[in-house]
Amino acid sequence: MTMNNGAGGRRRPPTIHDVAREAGVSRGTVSRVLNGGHYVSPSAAEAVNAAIRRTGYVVNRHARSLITGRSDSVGFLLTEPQERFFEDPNFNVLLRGCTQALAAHDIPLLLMLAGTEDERRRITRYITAGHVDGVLLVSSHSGDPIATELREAGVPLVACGKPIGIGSKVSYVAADDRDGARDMVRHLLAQGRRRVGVVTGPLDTPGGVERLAGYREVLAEAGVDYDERIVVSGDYSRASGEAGAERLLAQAPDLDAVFVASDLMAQGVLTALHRAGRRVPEDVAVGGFDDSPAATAASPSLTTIRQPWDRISNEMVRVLLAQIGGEDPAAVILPTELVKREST
Amino acid sequence: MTMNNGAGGRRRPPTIHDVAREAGVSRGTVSRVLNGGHYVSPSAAEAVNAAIRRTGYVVNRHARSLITGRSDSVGFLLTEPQERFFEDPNFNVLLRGCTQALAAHDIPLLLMLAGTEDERRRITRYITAGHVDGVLLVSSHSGDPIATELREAGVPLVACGKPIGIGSKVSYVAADDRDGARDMVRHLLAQGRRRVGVVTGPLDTPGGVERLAGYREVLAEAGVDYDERIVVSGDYSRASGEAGAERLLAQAPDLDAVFVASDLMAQGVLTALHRAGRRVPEDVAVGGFDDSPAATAASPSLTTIRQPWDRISNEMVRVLLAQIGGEDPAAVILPTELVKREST
DNA sequence: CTGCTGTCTGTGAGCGTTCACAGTAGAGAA
DNA sequence: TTCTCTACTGTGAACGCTCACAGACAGCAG
Repeated sequence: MTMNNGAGGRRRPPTIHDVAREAGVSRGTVSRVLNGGHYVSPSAAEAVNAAIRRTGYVVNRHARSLITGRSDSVGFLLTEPQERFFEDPNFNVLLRGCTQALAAHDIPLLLMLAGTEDERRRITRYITAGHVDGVLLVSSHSGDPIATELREAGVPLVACGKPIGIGSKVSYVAADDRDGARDMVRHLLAQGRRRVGVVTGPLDTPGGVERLAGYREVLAEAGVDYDERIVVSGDYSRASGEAGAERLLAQAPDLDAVFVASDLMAQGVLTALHRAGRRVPEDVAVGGFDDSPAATAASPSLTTIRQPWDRISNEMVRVLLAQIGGEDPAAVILPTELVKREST
Repeated sequence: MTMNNGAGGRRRPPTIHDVAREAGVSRGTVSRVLNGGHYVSPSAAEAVNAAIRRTGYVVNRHARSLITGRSDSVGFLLTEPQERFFEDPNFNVLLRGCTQALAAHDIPLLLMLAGTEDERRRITRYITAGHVDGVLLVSSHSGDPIATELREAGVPLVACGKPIGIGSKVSYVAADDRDGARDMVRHLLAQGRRRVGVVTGPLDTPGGVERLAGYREVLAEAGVDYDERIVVSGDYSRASGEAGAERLLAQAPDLDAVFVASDLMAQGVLTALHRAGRRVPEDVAVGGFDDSPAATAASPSLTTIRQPWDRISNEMVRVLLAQIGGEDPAAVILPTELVKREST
């Protein structure tokens, strides 16, 4: 492969015109080869491909976008407050999965952080101006104004986790939180635990609501009365798990298990239990949620619910591209899996 | 602010032409206002700005890029093997910092992952075709072919951490690894420790080499002979820290301190020490590096060296933009800080 | 009056691509 | 033959913007 620009300075890159001349055909034919190769004779296609190889031609996406009106890029929009982004390993897995799934379609991912009101406004403008074809939205908190704005502007949008409080017609991909919670609580009961507390996520997030719902369903199934003294809420942070466990222990010293709505919070719970002199799992069993690196890092390692992050990111990209292609919004719910470790 | 396209479908956005008509001036004048406002009368500028507000105009970057030859976007390129990306919290902080620093200049960040050879080739093409104006490179391993390729293609490039084995003329921003290591080892000696082992990073990374060098310098200063039985290498992963500590204990049971080249590895070291029945810090003091979330998450919490990630990301962006603007490559080295916690 | 600055403004051209259209050639049917 | 159909190819015209240029007008000097 001989690039026509030697090492060193940045020469002007070859255009479709150069390729056409090199291949002895017209711009149109080259363009057709570039876009699927329909209505092109095999010999012409061959010549064009050879010319592309020889010249090192790469399509100028700006020129293409200018006329097609599409940017062939998508945004990955994060509206969480900053700390969560750092703390939560799930974001990383998701981000990486989406980047790779998009790369397979040759679509670059633009990372966008909208933490402040100001950033939110700028980014909304940027997106609605058509600089991306669609948006992968990571923001589970309800009432997020940006989701509504984008939806109303007709921007293809896929959320991670079921958005609360937004009209239906917005696509989302989520793990089956409720079912995962059910599995975990059933598992705890099957171990002979009878006094199972819970540390939920924020109740304005689907993960907060659904996992609590699963917990209540299984207890009801088992004929255990719902006792709100052993239900506390956290914000998915480690510190909030620690605080939550302390409240639980104070309100119900006879606790013999805790279902925690995230691994990070579960780490905090372990710390608090340790400080209170309770052994895990002998005295108190602890079940987490996410199967993040925190789960194996914890000691004892955490029994948890695995969220299928790789599938989630793949599905998000698939649904988004379908929507960009004109299909209707869709909701995808993926199964979770119980992972047994030392803490139960 | 009245957008001329109501909620619902995606109407065609206003062009510079619409703004010109609305303001009663020519395209040229609008363009001048958009690009700094030189040679524009105050009244014309006022009219244009009002028209922009009224129409909700946002510049079409594709059209602009087509003619300027610049994309007004930069790539954030990750060439680490995938696991590190997950495990290492530093990447997140860096990614976030760079995204924000760029956003302040209204420049979007394109996230690029080049884990496999295939991805590497595709991304190199994409970049050298001019689809980004510059690249923020995160890949500390030496001999990374992509850095050399990009440099030779004349693409503005700033690495995070000093690249080893590449000709000089590549910009980088790094924490002062050697000095940080010196601080930590001095701190350990000041605590009365006499037998200080070390778990280094990979010795083909600057962090691996420099931190070890700092360790050796301080020991030499203190008149302690270098003993290679208490020097082991890890790969920055938690597991490698655990394995490293086990080797250290086997080779030198009289160890009373360990300097570990990353917090994550230090977590592993803590695990191994705990299993071996050594108390931290009573029997063995442990010093980490990074001041990542892992440092506070560990128990006991880790004394560590803080890397100024916020400043690093800011500097990377600043140096990159300067280079895009035509300035010469530059190297920036930033000071670290010793953070004392429970482990020493 | 002419000529020279300097500031400000409008206009045509063109960036590299796709799209619509017109046109060619060859195969098969009438 | 002639007409139609299909497969293929080339050509202008956009897309929305910036840039270079030319022109207008004012102020001031000669």
